Amino acid sequence: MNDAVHKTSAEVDPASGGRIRQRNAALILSAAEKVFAASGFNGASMAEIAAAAGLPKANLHYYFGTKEALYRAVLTNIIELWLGETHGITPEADPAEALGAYVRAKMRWSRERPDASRVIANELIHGAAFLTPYLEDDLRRLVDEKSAVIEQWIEAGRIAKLDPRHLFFSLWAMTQTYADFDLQIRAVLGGGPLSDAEYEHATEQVVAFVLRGCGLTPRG
Amino acid sequence: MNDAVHKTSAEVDPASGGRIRQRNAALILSAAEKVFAASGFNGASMAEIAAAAGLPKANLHYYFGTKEALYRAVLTNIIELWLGETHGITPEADPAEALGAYVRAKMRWSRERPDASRVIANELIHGAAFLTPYLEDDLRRLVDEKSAVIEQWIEAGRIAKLDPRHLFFSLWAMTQTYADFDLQIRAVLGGGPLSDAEYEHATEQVVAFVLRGCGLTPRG
DNA sequence: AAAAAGTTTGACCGAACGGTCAACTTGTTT
DNA sequence: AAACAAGTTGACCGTTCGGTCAAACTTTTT
Repeated sequence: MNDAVHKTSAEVDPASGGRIRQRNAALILSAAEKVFAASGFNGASMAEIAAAAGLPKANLHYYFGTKEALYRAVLTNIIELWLGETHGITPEADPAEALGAYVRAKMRWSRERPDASRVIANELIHGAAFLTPYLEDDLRRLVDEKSAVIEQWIEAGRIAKLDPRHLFFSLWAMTQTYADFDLQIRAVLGGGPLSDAEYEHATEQVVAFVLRGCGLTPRG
Repeated sequence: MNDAVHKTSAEVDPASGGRIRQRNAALILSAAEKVFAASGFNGASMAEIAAAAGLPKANLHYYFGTKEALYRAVLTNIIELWLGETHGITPEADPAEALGAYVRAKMRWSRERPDASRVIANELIHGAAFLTPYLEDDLRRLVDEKSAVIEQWIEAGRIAKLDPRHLFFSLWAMTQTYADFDLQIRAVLGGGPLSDAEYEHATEQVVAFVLRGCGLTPRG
């Protein structure tokens, strides 16, 4: 009952509060992202997350209330990153440069935050109950905007004639596959985690493929 | 104890047995694929699968023993389809025709068996504990073979210079995204399930993008 | 330094789950 | 039609899980 005061403040703004609260909330969020990515929402247990965070289970409930609230907090943290990185796609920009930078940024994201990508992927495969508002509002608006830019490029003959929306689907798929289906890639390439050089090679392959697919050349 | 006779026969060869066994096993497998795709291994409950199959829960255990065994049976059923469709990629074939056919086949698979694709995707995102042998043996061997073919094409100047393995990663990602991340695509395109015409359009977009990306033209 | 607010923790609870079982019915064989 | 195998089913069991709580402890405020 009297605990409601704490819980409410945590739910409204998880980043607020004193040093201790902020530090522990971050600790829990980080552990939760890892465990949710590895096991999915249902497969992950609060006890497992607590162990990963090095805290007793009751502590997680103190900060986040319920498992679902913790999951939403993890997703909210990720979504901002997920929608970003399209700022280079403008009517004035050079198509090859802008698309190349976008692909590289996406590949970097898959490299540096694979767990974040996996959480999103998992959520999309299953109902995406919580993600739907973001998909239908923010993401759709973003794609509408950037598609208009690409259509201008097409009309100006600066890029091959294609459906911009399906181009985005392909770009997301090609880049995020290096995070989501990492295991498949490792198995085919024959072994452990990709080295920096291997990942750089992968990035350049995707960039080159995309630019050619858009009727562009890396140089010029 | 005496039930072990039934279970053993079911585990060794789920497709064997009398009419009733075959019919019910197929019913359960179909329901299980749907539920596993929608909820993942951990999220799916035997009771839910039983309800979807229209059978009492104990019945599933009679045919498949454990939840894990049922899951393995579902995966085994899918893997054969998943590895197929590369037969058109041969040294003598026309690259544009062969790759176009492969992409179209993959797109068709995403359209007709989205649940199967989602089960695989889910398994890959999480540890793929059960899939790993197939990845490291069958899939790797298949990719090695087909990569050699594509390298021949490259040396003969019939296709752009690229790393065949990463080409396959991109092809799988681009096509399976229409099954796995269907929700994202629907949200961006603004609404319900894709019509046949819309899906055909998507297929042609992907085919054109891939062929251009490989330095090929749809005609000639 | 006392009071208040914030934080920690082990023990506990009800619900849901995978799995078992024995009694029963249906199908098959001879 | 008798005997046996195959299939069905509701009730039940132990475990695990998300969540609660009260009591203790620590930090901040005054």
